Amino acid sequence: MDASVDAQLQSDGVAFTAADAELLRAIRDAGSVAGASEALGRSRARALDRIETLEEAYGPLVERRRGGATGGGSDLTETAASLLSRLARLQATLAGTASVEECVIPGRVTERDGELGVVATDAGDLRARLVARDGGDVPEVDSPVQVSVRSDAVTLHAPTDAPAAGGTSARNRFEGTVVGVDAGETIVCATIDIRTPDSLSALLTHESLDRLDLRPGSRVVASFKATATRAIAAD
Amino acid sequence: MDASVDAQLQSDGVAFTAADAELLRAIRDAGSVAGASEALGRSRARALDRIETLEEAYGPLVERRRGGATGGGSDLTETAASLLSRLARLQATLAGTASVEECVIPGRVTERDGELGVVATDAGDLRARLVARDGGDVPEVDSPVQVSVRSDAVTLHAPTDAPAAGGTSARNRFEGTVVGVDAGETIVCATIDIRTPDSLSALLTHESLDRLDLRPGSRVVASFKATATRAIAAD
DNA sequence: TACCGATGTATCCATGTCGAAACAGCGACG
DNA sequence: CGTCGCTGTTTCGACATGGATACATCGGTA
Repeated sequence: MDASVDAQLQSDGVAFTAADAELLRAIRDAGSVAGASEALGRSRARALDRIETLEEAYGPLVERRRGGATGGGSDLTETAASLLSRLARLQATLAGTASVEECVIPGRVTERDGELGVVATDAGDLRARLVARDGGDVPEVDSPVQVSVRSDAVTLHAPTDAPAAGGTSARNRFEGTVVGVDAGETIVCATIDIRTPDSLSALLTHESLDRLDLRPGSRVVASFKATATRAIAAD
Repeated sequence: MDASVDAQLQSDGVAFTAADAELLRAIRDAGSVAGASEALGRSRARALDRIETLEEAYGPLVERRRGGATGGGSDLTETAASLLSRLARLQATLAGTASVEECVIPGRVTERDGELGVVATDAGDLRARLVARDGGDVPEVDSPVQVSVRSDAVTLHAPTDAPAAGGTSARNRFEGTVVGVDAGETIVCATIDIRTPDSLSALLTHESLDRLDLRPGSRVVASFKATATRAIAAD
């Protein structure tokens, strides 16, 4: 089982989806709506309908010319190009977020200050961002929560070289023991036991791995920003 | 125009969507499929169909009992509960990611080492994670890219107190000038000009804001991990 | 001026989705 | 043993989606 995402842009209640992006790219490549719809195996009439719907919400996207030696043709506008690249960025970001390891830490809210709160966990106190669960409320003081920490938000330090607690931004600091090192091509995922049910994982480069000299059993300090966490109400 | 996400879990080609979660929650609350479908205004036959489809992919989700004084009833299994909370976490994470400010920095790849690369930008060299664009390839050396940096990944430091360049993980460091401070209830979004077309933004707490004494015109050092960035091919 | 291949526009139909409705089966309880 | 309210199953039809098709229109070019 794995996570997947459907990213889309919204304007005036009309969604610009991956399928729309595919259509626009095909038009750009084919130079015509007719060629694009044939390439995609979709009907031309529907493609034109869809373009019209999109243009009502997003402004001119396809410059359509009729007549001429070649019968006419279509090109994308600047707006369309920027929509395409914006959606591509969103997809890249979200796909990355969805596929990255996350660590779930159960705990209980002990303090709350607006969107931020302090959560008591097995590893100690944690500052986290409190967010409403879909169809629910923002967690209150004393309510049980699950804090999720994405591995790309976690930074590792040597215990001797750990930053001052109150040094920069609001960071959570946890000392722990490396339990696993999963080396990719250039990016390494290290898992660290910080005495929570789930281990914390951190993404780092091979370079950092070598400098920190990490191996199972090593002691490290893991830190992450409160604003990169999400605490939602547990059932 | 804004971004929206449709998070879902996948297993055996069957997606567990927000609508499915709504159905399961309604069953949990009503104690029966009949009550749940009425509460949601959906037909009972379809709800049962959907449950069957989901169970083929995810295992038992709803314990259905027939007969008895009350005619029977349905309860969620542990599997269903864990699916619900997993989807809720995913939604919270992705919704946060989609809505957070991102800074787009155009540049050109100058080095590539697997998933990581060095990108030359207006602000200087940047280490970023190279990812394939939807329906495209991973950027090569010399190709133009757009690097996106989410504001929750950015940490700010006082110029005098900036961390050593090679200190911990592979971090990008940029000195810049604060151009805006957008204070929320407890979380502040600071925008920093680092001589790129888009300004970089960073999320920090009020506390950090005060300690760093940030205001428009202040000099700061912004840093972020390479593994938290995404560089995709520009058109 | 005829041709060509595109854009416009309309209608028809296959398909899939989903609610409505009806009915059988079940089983604890009074 | 009958009642009750759920589960289980089927059939029907409304509705939206989207392909297939046909035909008019446009406007450079030969």
